[in-house]
Amino acid sequence: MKILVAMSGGVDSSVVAGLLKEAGHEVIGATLQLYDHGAAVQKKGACCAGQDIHDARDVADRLDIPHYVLDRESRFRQAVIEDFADAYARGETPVPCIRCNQTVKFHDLFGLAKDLGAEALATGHYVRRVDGPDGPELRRAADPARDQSYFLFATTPAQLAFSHFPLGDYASKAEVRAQAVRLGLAVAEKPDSQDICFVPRGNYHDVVGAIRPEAVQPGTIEHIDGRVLGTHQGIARFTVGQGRGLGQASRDGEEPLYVSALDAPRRRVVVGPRGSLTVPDILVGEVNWLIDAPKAPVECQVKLRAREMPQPATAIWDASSATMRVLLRTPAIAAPGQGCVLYDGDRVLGGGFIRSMARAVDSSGKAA
RNA sequence: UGGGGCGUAGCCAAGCGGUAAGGCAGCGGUUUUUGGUACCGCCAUUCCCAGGUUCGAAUCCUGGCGCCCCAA
Repeated sequence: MKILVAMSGGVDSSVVAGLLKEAGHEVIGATLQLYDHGAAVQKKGACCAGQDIHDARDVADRLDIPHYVLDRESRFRQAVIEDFADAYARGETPVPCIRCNQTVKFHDLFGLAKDLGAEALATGHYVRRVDGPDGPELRRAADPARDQSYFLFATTPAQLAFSHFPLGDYASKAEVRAQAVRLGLAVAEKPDSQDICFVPRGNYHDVVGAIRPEAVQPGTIEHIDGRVLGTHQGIARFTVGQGRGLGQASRDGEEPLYVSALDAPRRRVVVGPRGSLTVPDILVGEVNWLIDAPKAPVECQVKLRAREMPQPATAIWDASSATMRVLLRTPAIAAPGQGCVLYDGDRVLGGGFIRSMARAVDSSGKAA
């Protein structure tokens, strides 16, 4: 089979290319150049720029497969980086990795795969595709610690049907690294990628500020009862549920305070006690279904953030507004902008992005 | 300028003659392809200042300085 492999220059996708080549497939490698190939070269654990592109090319040479590098800096900047800044400016907390998968990695590489006449696209993501009675299913990885299904909920059914995820069945990253060693790949010991790939040294505020200055302008920190408790250096530094970074406003007497809401127009950070933050239901937009769009409420488990156990919930899809309401069995903290992914056991049913709900901001009587 | 109380880290604060608790903030790290949460670590050679007593002083004494309260 002729397969296009998305090669980031890291261990995982390199192993994927190696395994498929070894299995006798006609493998073609492709690497996206996504951002600042000058400044980012030095950053450890990045991907898709500078050294990583060279690493990908070295692996391709080692495996003796064709390798393409696509310049997608402009598109990545528009679809991922600017979206990232825009979200913060709206008072949301974006998930750039989902946007990148959604808009650049899958979308653009699919186009290339089709152009090259490939029959499939393979990536190094830790998820499984299982072909069930109703077609391809997206499932959690065998290794729960590395499962990346949360970041792939926006994969369309058509994309899923065209995709292969050879690493989804591996029990651990160690086994993948062992394969890299066995295949003689120089990237076997390369550190895992982490943090936001396009942000140098973790200062994402600077990236946001360069695009949306208002998101890093000072504002007030107010208690949900209306008291002004302090000031902050930009709403982009905060996420609903956050407790750090509030300085002296981090507690009210003995009671710790957390961010309850971000009021972008007024640049207010609204805080309240932990118990006041949880909500019984959430509104979710930009929904992608990996099952037939349900006409009746769906009993499922949901993840409101990447690193948490799925929680029991009921999802109610409203086709007319293209949104769904998710009723949580146990109230939880939901940060607007984050993904809400629906599971049935290991299977991903679909998901969307958490929308802001009328809540603490309005109870103060000031934002109405 | 009568009486009373208090000055310990950015903030709150223990300590009461034996060699500076704790909490918060802050900083660093772990976890992790986002943010946040959680967890771990670091954070006063010095106690408002100057003398004195003592083997030994944040602790006792004297004098300053600075706050607060009561009296009105």
